[in-house]
Amino acid sequence: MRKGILEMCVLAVIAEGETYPPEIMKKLEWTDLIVKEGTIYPLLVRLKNDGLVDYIWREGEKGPPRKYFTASELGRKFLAELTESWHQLVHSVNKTLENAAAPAAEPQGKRKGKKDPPKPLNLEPNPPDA
Amino acid sequence: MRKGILEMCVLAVIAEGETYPPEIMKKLEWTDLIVKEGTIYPLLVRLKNDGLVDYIWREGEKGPPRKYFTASELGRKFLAELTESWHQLVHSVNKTLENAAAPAAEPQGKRKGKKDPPKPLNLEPNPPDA
DNA sequence: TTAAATACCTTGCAATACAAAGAACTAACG
DNA sequence: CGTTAGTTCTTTGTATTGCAAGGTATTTAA
Repeated sequence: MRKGILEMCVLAVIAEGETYPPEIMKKLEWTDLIVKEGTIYPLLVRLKNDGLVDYIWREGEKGPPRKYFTASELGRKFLAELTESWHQLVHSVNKTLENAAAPAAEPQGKRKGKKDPPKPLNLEPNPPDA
Repeated sequence: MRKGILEMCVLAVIAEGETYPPEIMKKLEWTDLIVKEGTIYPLLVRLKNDGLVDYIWREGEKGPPRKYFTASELGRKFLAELTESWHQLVHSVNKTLENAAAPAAEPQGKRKGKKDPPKPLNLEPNPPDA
């Protein structure tokens, strides 16, 4: 249901410009998103395998060489889809929370009319299998 | 990171007023949230075990008896915490997405100053271990 | 009796996030 | 050189989550 959120954030950071993992983690922290190594490295492998990102080795100022990631065309396209789904999810969840905040009134517009809803969320986490 | 979202939604629906599982699922669908039986029943067991909800058996108009759920005091308190975390998450993710949308400008306010951020998200999914 | 509808429950699997531990490379120091 | 520290990348094992699939049980209707 809420899958792909972290994927989306990492992809978004990479789409900003070439980065390597520790920098990605720092940038996410800047927006109060804590991600651990054990999470991000496997995730990057997945993104690479799915063709959403590419990387090249570069020497850093200090320490061992770094894997610098960039977003592929497909990656940007997928990021757009994830973002769309994210906004839908936020909307849906907020609607649910609003109803709960006002438990007195029987929710309206519900009544299970025959007109189907805008589009139920059923987030497929995986890329368009390119 | 994004844990507890569905938990929060289900708790929110129950907090609206006494309901039973199939009705919970319908209400979530009304806000375009699709939840399956195999998801919701185990989740309700967890909520019950954690003391966040209670239930009583009631006869329905048709079919077998139903488990009608209500939110406990603790459940409401926990729902408030989850909601708070949810809003923080939305804020953080949206900030990340905004940066990615404008990749040209070097993000500001970052620079890893010594002043620590507002409060990093590290969502503990489980109830306050009551 | 049988079938259909409703409600609840369980098992097994895939994906996610993480802790923990480790491997490898570089620079600095004695 | 050998050791230590700092940085980067990787792997293993585990807990949690969401789901499909397949039950079980109750009531009503044919």
